[in-house]
Amino acid sequence: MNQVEERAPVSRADLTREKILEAAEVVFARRGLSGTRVREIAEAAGVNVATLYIYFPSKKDMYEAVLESGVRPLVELMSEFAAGERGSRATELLFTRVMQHLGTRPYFSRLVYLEAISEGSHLPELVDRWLRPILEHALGEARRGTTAPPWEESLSPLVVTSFIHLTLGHFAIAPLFREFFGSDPLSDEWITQQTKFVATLIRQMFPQIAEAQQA
Amino acid sequence: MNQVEERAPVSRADLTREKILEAAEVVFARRGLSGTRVREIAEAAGVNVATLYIYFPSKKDMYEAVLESGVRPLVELMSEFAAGERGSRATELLFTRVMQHLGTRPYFSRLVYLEAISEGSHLPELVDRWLRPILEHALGEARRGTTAPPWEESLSPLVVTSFIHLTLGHFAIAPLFREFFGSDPLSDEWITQQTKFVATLIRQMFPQIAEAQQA
Amino acid sequence: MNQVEERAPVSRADLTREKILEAAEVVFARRGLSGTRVREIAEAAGVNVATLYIYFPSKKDMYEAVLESGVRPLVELMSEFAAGERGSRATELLFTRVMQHLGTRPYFSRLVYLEAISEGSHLPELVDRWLRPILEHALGEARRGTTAPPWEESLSPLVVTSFIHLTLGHFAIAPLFREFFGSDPLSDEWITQQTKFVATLIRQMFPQIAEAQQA
Amino acid sequence: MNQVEERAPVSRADLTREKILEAAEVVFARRGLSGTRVREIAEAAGVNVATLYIYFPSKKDMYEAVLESGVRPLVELMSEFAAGERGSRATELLFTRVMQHLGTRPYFSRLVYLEAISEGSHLPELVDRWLRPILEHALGEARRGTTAPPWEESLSPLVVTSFIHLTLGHFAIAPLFREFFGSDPLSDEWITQQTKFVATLIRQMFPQIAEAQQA
DNA sequence: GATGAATGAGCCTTCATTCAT
DNA sequence: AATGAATGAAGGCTCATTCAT
Repeated sequence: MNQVEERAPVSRADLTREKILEAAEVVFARRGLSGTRVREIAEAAGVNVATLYIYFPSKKDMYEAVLESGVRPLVELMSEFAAGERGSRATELLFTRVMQHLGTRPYFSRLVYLEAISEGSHLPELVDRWLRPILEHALGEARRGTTAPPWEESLSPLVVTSFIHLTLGHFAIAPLFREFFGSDPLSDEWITQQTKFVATLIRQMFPQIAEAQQA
Repeated sequence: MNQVEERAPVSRADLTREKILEAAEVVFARRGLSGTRVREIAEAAGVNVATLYIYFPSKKDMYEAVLESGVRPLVELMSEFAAGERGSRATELLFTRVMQHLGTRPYFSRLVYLEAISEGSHLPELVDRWLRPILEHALGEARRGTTAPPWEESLSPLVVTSFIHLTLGHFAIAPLFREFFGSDPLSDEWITQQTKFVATLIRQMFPQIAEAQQA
Repeated sequence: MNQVEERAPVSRADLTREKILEAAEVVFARRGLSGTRVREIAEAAGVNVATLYIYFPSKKDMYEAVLESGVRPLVELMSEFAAGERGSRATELLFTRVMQHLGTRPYFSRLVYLEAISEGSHLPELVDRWLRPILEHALGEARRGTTAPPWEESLSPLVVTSFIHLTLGHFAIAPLFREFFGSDPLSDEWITQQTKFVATLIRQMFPQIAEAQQA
Repeated sequence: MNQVEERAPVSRADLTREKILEAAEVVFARRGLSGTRVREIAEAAGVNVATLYIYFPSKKDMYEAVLESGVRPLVELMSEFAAGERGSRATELLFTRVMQHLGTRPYFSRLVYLEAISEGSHLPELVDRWLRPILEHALGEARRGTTAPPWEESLSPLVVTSFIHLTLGHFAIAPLFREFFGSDPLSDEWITQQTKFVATLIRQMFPQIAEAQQA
């Protein structure tokens, strides 16, 4: 139980720090590290620029704190599932939960994509601490579920990349889709549909089990 | 034959301009418009900073010229197909050619993604001049190939977004995949495989025709 | 009594702003708007260049603030006299006060002359807000003092221009006179003498009154 | 006779050089040395910027050539009179000729004033080579014309400065007068009137002679 | 003789960061 | 805890100047 942590006395300083982190996430997600002006963050957070430096030693540290605050819940989510039961059901649920979480923090996905596009220095950490574990877990499940691999081994990258596209990618380039369709990719309906689509794909990766379920 | 055009007198100025455009594409694709320093472009192009301003009035104009030089060949590609024959074959070929082109200009995909992520002001133009035409062309084809739509109408966005992910997305976040797999998403093999995957999806969108081909 | 106004809280920012304005006046008066380097102003004011931009949005705004701070007291001086008594005495006093003021702000005269020579965009405002009112006031007085105009109407421009030369011009090209005579045109003695000369001219413009005084 | 000089074969280079000098005079007269951009001169002269550097080693040299070309004819004018007859007539004629010349080269007056206002490094030369000789000549004449000085010795600076104001000043701040009166101080009528005014003042400096003339 | 093309230095302005209050 | 005020370094852009053609 982490109730104690959550109930911890929320000081004024903690609130300010949180306010800054949230504002920074939004701004960094649009302009990246080098493109972001600290003044924008301060304005978005409603504090003086100097205040930022009370809580973070530099813009870069602020950026890293934002990344950390985005990765941590996902890593924790992963941990829960690592210890739990297995199978397509569990994998499906994992991805559903990931999608839900990403939906509440859409700017995090953009940060990851920005790191990818700019070949940022934090990309390796993001991949190793979060993306690789979560996807290898799922792939491992899929392989365990059948004697033969559920797809030709050579297709593996295709599967992995597709999942990344459909989850992270959906939130990262949401503005493009919004421009294209005129409707909001971050709406509950769209996220639900997108989640179902991912679930469908997962079920197709577990043929036997899926069949068993249908029976 | 456009030999005459290609044989057009290539002045020293034209060469420099081209050199700058190519360097600018690479740098902008990493840092975006606001994150890019003109000095980086100059260094990448091997010219003095002042020289940039002989050819482009401002950094922004340089950026727009880069976008334009990336969109134009794709629009032209689209035009060719708009007038040609139809069917899954043609659509497949169109996407194959698009993939090939994107593969030779991988930085353009990143520029588009950066515009999307940063909700850049050029996103609408990119969508309207290029993305929408090409995808609506394909969708139109798919709808023509069968009395009933090949998928529930409500899925349409899912199909469109998936194609964008699998084509543009592949090149845009190639660094992430390179980090993940340790191999190069821009290699011929990988691009070929990715292209085949897209082709498979297209064929699945044209059930009757696909069946007829199998017969 | 305007002690209250003068006792207004003088913040550190106000002091810095004033320091910058004074330095800017001196530098602008030597090089004009386009010839002045902001670094010169910063050095003259003893502050960092960036500090200038905390108080003024741009070099041009700084320049306009300098002009304004130079014109305002002269306009106020004019206002006092506009409401007061008339006659050669009053006019003489007005010019005496103007000379005194110009003597304490010799750089302002140069600014006006620079605007004139460079046909600057602020020249019309300077003429309309200050020069024209003050000179038309004096001319009006002179015309009122006698039934016949004190000089042929056609000479009016000659009178006006002469007064400008003898007042503004004296301070504007003081460096030339200093070079010529080796003594300082801004010294009290010289200013006094110059003022007396102007007064003499004014008295000659009010013949009757002048005669009456002699009587 | 300097006919030979004037008839010297006018090469294309000479024409270009002259074209540049004239353009430079106009531009320098508005912005001064530091405020002037060589590109402006090139454009005004209708030549390429590089061409300027064929004729002048640097912007500063160009500036000095302009000053020289403005001073030389005035020095020559002075030389003629130094050897000629004396008296108020001659002095009057000298000033008339100077006024005429300044009227044909109004930009030169502005250059001198700019040098004065900016305390430029060429001011001493301008004063010593031209202004001082011409004015001391006139003063010397005036003193010779009478046993007692025509004015109290202490007024001398006042007389000198007044003449400078009325001659150079008239052309230098012509834009201000144009703004004030809406008519052109460089028109023949105005220059004529201004010249007459100077002549009147000169006559008042030579009381005996003037009286003799009236007789 | 003239110019298109290029550049190092410098300019105006803004940035990230610090410090006294 | 927070901010107003200040600054060194850097950013975009322009300048005077050079050189190959």
